[in-house]
Amino acid sequence: MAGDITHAISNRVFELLRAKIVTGELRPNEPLIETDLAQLLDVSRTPIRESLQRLAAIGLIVPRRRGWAVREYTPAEVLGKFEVRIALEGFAAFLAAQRGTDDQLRRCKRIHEDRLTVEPGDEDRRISTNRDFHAAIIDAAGNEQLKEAIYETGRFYLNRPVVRSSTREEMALAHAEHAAIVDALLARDSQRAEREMRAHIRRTFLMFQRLEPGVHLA
Amino acid sequence: MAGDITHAISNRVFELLRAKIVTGELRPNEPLIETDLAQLLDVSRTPIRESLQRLAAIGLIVPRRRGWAVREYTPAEVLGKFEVRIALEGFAAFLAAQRGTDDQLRRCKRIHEDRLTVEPGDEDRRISTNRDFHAAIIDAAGNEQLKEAIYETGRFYLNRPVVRSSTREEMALAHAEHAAIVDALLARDSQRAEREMRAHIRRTFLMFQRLEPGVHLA
DNA sequence: GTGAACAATCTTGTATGCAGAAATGATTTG
DNA sequence: CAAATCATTTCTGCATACAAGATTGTTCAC
Repeated sequence: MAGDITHAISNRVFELLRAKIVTGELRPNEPLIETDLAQLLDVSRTPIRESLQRLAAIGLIVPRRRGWAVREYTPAEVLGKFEVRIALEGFAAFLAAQRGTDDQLRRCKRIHEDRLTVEPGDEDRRISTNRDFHAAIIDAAGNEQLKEAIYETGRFYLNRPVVRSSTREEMALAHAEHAAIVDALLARDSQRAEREMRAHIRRTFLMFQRLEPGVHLA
Repeated sequence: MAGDITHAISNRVFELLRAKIVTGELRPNEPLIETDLAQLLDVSRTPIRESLQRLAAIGLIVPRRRGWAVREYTPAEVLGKFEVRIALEGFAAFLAAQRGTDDQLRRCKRIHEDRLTVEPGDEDRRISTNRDFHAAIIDAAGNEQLKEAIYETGRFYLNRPVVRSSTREEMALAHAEHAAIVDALLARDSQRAEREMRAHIRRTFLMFQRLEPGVHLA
């Protein structure tokens, strides 16, 4: 969905509705009444309906017998989404180790080292450098479709859980895992890079999800 | 996008347009004129516009400065899409070996063995048993989100290339690869199952794609 | 008081109207 | 004859209209 040039109102509506869903302002199973939404956002039903189509396409709403409702995700389904991300981003690490340029991999390392200097309290930089690190690896994978697919999984969960501030221990753990990934990348060990990336994502997920018993990540 | 209950016309329009794109009837870069499409399918612009949103969401059309155009995929981009599928379906094999039930894995084996009896000329059964085999593994992975994601990649390319009839040698090769996957699954060797599945998909892709030099699958 | 039949009200699905931006093409000027 | 300017046409983006089906509420029979 890159390069949206037109659809000014429609895009704004889409993002607003998406935000209201992932933040929980529109609750799961809540029926979405077009006229209400139109009034709420002060537009006509047309851009509302177009946005609903897009929200359905990314799985945030589901069709009801009549109209749409916010999709309820069970913990198992959230886990499922995360496993998709594990598959995709792990493979990105695999590809990056295999065919990323030396420059690209050195850039991953540089971002990682830069991140080591972030103060524990500086949440903004902690988050942004983490995003940059993952983005650098995905870039190094050199597959735009894969990048889009990963980005798409992000649209689902990114804003969903509260972004908790992280402890010093948690940061040290993340640093160690990032270091392991960087090491594997520079060694061009694609399998190890994939393994480390999977473990890293799995752990960060487990950090802030309380799973039902019996549901486990691979 | 399961369980579409309403949107009767809209859904029909979506499928018709999708078919016209993947079959090439609507050519890449061809501008999509809403009024023309509406006239062609004998509906108003409204369901056309809603379908265009959905087509954009699955990557078949892209926004232009004005309106939409059929997205042109370069060979490298098609390759990119396939790599996404490799990542997802490989991971499905991984999960299947790890947590599929014995019943589910035996079913994979049974479908595989059943497929061995297919006559070389029987294209319908060759295709359907292959689909069943892959579906059985994806089912055994026990992740509905992953299944949906794999299915989604299919919406893009399935109808695209001509489904070539396959030689006796090609079938023997596919059988051998399927056997290797089944073997790894029953041995509960998840890493090997993933590796074999990746190799299998990679090879089937290479079979009917002529790649530009310099572009290689991982 | 409970349940069925029916009426009134919502809400959607589709069609159409309208203003403005973009593309097209004609006309003028150097 | 080429390029630029301006008028015309086309097409989109958003708003609104309308009918059919779904939902809700009410009345009436038992």
